[in-house]
Amino acid sequence: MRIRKSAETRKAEIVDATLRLADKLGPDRLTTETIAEAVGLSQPGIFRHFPKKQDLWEEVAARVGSMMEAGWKKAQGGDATSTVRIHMLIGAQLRLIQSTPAISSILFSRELHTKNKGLRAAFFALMSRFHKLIAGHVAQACAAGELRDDLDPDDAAFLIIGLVQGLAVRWSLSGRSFDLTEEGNRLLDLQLMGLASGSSGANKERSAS
Amino acid sequence: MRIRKSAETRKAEIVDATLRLADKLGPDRLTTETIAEAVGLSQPGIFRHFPKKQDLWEEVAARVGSMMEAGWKKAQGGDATSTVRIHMLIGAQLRLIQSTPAISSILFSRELHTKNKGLRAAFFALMSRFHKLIAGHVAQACAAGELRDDLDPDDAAFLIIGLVQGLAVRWSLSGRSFDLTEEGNRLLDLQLMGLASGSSGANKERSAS
DNA sequence: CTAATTAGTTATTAATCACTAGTTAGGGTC
DNA sequence: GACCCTAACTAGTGATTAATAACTAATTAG
Repeated sequence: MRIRKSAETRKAEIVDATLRLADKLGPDRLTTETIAEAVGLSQPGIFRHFPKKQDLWEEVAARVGSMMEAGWKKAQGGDATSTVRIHMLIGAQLRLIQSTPAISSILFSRELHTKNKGLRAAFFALMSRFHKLIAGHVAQACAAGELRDDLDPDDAAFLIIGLVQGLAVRWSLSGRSFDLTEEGNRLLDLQLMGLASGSSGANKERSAS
Repeated sequence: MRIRKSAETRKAEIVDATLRLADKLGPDRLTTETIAEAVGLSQPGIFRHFPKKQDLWEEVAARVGSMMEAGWKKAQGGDATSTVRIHMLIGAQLRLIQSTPAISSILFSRELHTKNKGLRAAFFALMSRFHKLIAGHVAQACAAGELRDDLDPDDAAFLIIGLVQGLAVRWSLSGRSFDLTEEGNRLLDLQLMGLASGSSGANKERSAS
């Protein structure tokens, strides 16, 4: 009846459940009761593993961070051109958002960020790391002649990341009415074409839908 | 002692205060008590004007809508090229976000949207209208030869709006540590350059910072 | 086998919040 | 100046919710 597990696995279960549920009601509306129910625990049981609810959010942030970094790492394996690498990185990011939409909710939740200042800082650091990654590949792509060489890698990376965030916002607001990665690939093609050396970029023409 | 105002002006005051405060704690954490305090009213006084708190949020959404549309209208007056119009529209949007950051908070708040489905729909409609506006100007710019003519106006507009949203996210996450409109202008220049007809767009060169 | 450890329980609490009931008073109209 | 409408107040309620206290039982160590 009383199912007992190691603190480690239970903690993981709680974080998982949180990440699964945070999207439905909004992360800040997610109660310890709801989480406990999902995990199969009494409400105070949560507090054995996370003395303050805030501790839970910190763990969630850490989990999100490692999920992202795992995706980035995998997207960078093997050999490929820099622009293909960028494609893979953005693809990984979009797949992650699609499979775990709570990430966007948490990333955007002012409620959470104001209560837990560390959370905002953690996510900012995470996004900065992603930005550096993209910017690095942009710089390489410039050097390799895949992208225009008068490009500011930081700014170009901001545009590319903006594409993801704009997409995430629209996806959420639309009620998830389209396929994120599909839409993302199309827009990224367009974006990279624009960032490619002007004249040669124009030959890869697309028909207007 | 007891200050008495017309319901109309009081309603406006309450909406104003809400819009001013929603950003600090997160819109969903903003209590009627806090709003009342800011307006100089007792807490139940709010409910004379907005029987349900949800009514207040609907009014706030309407206000945000009219603020945006007012900005868009003003940005479209006079005669200017289509790309300049886009610049003005984005500029207006960024200034609005900078002067009323609660707008982003409300726009992104999953907490609010799940409780009040109409709010999400309203904001989606608003953003769709903005998108149509931008896409229209993109189409004109294509026809006028200011932008590449094989461009899909919808997709191009998505990239341009993504720039704004990415910027808003980064601005929020960074703790508002940079100037939104300044950064926005620079990135928009880069974005439009990329969308301009490839070869001729390259002559407007920028030095890498 | 016993003792210590620790994951889990039930019961409760203090705080917070949206919202209601009943009353008071300000300001225009006659 | 009496009258009325309604914006405001004081007082309170029920529902939620994070967190605590006190106890219980499963697992592990010696």
